[in-house]
Amino acid sequence: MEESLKRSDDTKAKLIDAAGHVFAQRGYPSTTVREICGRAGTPVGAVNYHFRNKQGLYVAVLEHSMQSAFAKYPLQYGIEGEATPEEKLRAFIHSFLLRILDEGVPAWHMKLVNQEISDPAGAFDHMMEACIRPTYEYLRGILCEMLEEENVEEGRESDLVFLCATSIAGQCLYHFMGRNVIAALRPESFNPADIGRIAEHITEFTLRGIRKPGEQGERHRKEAHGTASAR
Amino acid sequence: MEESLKRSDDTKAKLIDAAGHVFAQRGYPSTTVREICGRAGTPVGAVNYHFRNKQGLYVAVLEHSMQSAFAKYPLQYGIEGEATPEEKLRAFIHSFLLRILDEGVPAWHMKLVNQEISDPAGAFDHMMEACIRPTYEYLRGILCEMLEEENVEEGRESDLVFLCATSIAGQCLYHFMGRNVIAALRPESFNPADIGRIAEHITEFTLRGIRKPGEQGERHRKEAHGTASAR
DNA sequence: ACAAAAATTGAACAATTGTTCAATACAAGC
DNA sequence: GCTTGTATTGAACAATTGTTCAATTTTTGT
Repeated sequence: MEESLKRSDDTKAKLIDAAGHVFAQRGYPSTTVREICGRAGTPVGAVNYHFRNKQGLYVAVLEHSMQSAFAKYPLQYGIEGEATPEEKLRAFIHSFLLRILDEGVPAWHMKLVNQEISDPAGAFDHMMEACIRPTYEYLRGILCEMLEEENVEEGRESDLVFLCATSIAGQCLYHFMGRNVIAALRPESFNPADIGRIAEHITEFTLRGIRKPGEQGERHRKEAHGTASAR
Repeated sequence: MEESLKRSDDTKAKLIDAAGHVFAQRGYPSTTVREICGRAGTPVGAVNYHFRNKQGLYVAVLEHSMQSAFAKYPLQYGIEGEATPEEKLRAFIHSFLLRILDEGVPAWHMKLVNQEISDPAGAFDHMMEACIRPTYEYLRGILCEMLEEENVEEGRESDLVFLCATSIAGQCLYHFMGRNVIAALRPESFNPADIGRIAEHITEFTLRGIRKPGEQGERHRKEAHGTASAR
């Protein structure tokens, strides 16, 4: 019983691993179950036997990807005990980039998630609840704290908080989504080893970019540049 | 002669329009030439006759998309005569968002370009040279001016300029690439009518985020991080 | 008006797809 | 060791794909 179960799970694992590579490389529609099975060394029927069909395997792969990426880089990665909102934001951005750019964690884990974001193939809703919404809620908490908004508990954050969250997510994700463009514009930089530098830039850029509603009016129009930001 | 040419071009235009809709909706691999031809009211052989094959039609569609989008919103959209770098940046961000989010210009135009960015299907290099690199060069010019870098003419901008450019592009593009996520997190906002507000946020966020190298030291930490700038 | 040439069409084709299910291998009970 | 029940396999299948090319229509030259 233990033997058979182990064998079955082993085949499943091999399929998920092989499928992850192929799905991430070719995208869902261009991936054939034959290529997956060839790579995994299983018969073609195995996919339909273990996962009902191609779609079922895809959902299982995505589930595994999310769990795996968040197991290695949890939301609070780099935070221990108390921390200021600024420190939390710095850690959030760094771990976010690691999650999507680190080649150490099987490279396809977050590749698939991002693929599903820009071009859903059947697992979008599940991914939303299991992975994206919790991440957003965590970031929202940090931003509400920084902007001194009180409605952290309720889901009624201001437009400003939401727009800042998209600014942060956009800056990070572009280093993944636009990786082909970045590589074409600047072939020499950046390799995965530069994640720290990228995180540093985005953090500084963002910390300056965020501004509390009443803090300071428009300053970029006609007046002089010299205005140093208070606080 | 005029008649035949006109007829041929008319069929080509119908095919490009139909193909644009379908390619943008389903992606390249999932699109069938039969669906395109059905939509365009042409026989199945027409694609191979007029464009050699499916791939040829795809390239033609992308070419048409880029020309069309930049014809409606040119790089200098919103700028007349002299303008400060800040005003240029504001206009750049606004027109960039319009180009990718405006539903007025056939919605699939930039959808395809972004699809090709995150998942190339054979026209990446051409798109890079015809559309993305010029856009980047224009933005680079603005940023070099703001950051008072002198090497505007040469292609040797600093890492800071490049990272700021990716921060801007990322913030803008996420409103397109992550549109499904944004719609799921906040079903009530934002509709295309809000492009102005989004542009305003990104501009202000970015103007604060950009900082001249010597302008002001790190202010959010006790110390600067180890590697400031290698290479 | 007629013939020659070029443009256009769509039925047929070979290749590939996801899925099935009878045949096989394997384990458990006695 | 044999029988029964379950797990696994892979050849066969129907559906769909992009592409072809002989047949047909349309245009051109005289």
